Amino acid sequence: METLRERKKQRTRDALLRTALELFTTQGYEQTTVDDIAAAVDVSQRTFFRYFAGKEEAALALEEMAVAHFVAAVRERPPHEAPMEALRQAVLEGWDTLNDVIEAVVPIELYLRMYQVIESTPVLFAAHLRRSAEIEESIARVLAEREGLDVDADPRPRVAVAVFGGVMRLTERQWSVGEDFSLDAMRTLTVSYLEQVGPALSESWRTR
Amino acid sequence: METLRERKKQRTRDALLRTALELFTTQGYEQTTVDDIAAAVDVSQRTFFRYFAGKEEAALALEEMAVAHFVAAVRERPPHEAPMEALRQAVLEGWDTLNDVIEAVVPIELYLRMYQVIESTPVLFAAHLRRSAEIEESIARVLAEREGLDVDADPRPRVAVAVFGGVMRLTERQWSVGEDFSLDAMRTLTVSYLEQVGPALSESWRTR
DNA sequence: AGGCTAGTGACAGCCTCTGACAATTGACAA
DNA sequence: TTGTCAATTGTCAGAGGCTGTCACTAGCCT
Repeated sequence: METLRERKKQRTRDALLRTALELFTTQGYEQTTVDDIAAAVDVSQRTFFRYFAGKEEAALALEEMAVAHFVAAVRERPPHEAPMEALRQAVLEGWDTLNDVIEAVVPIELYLRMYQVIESTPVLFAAHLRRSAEIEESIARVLAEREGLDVDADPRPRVAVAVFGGVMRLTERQWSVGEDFSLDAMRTLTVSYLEQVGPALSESWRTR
Repeated sequence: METLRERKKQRTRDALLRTALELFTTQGYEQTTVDDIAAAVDVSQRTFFRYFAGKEEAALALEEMAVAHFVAAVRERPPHEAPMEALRQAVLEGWDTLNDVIEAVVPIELYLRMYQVIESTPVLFAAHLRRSAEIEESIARVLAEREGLDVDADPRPRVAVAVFGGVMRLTERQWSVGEDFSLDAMRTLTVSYLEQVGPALSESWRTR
């Protein structure tokens, strides 16, 4: 943020992002054109594409921050924790501290609303899932490293992350269709779904 | 397939689909325009969009058939099987019988090659994942019904499917980056990843 | 045989995204 | 302060996906 040039650039990007999110969450993603965004910020359409690879990238920018936050949390888990426990703790801690991370850029409320938009907009939801798949691969590597394993030789890191990721995506989805759109509700849901993994995998459900 | 009109329609659709898949698997998805496909079949671009909602739909048409095949297999599992076992058996049986289902439309080889294209083309992969998420929801309902549960009251059906689905997507991905692109390899991978779920969830991996 | 309708082609147009070039503006040294 | 260089932006042009409209043709039905 040294020079004037850099500050101006940052301001343009911020305006673009904030305006985009505002429009997405009010009139919907599909209903908002890039021209709308550019016009609202009073820059050319071309400029928008110089800051964001596409409409999609702007829509997922906050999610990207959250993801980075979680991955960092996983990396910082103490090595003695069992793999699944490390993932669990990282996510729970992530929810607790996400507020500050997001508020540094936009109101947390905008993030939560955007989350809904993502879950309910097919093309965004698809992109979100693809991104999740990428993240899972990198987390599997982190896990493997923690345990001193080779991801390509031992399937357990990837399997563990696949299972965990599956449950996390379920959690996100159920949160988005629920009524309580708070980070706290997200946290609570996370805990309850994770503790259902054991029971769900048990032989028969009838003998609960 | 009664009238001439219906037969002609079917032929146009077949030609469109087959040509599209052929082009996608040879020059790549992004490199193939709808105009290319339409031109190769000698119909107008507009006609392509009358048969497929978009380029994407054509690319995922076979996958859609396979999915329907699997879902049907799950529904036909004997009620006494434990949930996870029913899913496992359905998928394995699915792989065994998929050949005939696909061959009825296009050479199985085209399906396998298209699968690779999907996994390696971001936008297609994303769409594929989104579709998988939809399927998971419907399978969770099947499972709940089998067990006489309410999907919204008992989390276990959705959790079980989320876990299973996570592992299946991992399986697909690893298959697509491997060397053996046969249905048999897919089957083998499925078995080996599924049996890693237990070990991956265990407390510590070091005391294997 | 003639009316009816599904299917198609031909346009026109919107929107996302990219390349190219020129104009503007900030950075920095003389 | 001024001139030069480089970064940023606007403008234009155009490709490609996708949709609406309308007229026309070919199969269908009585």
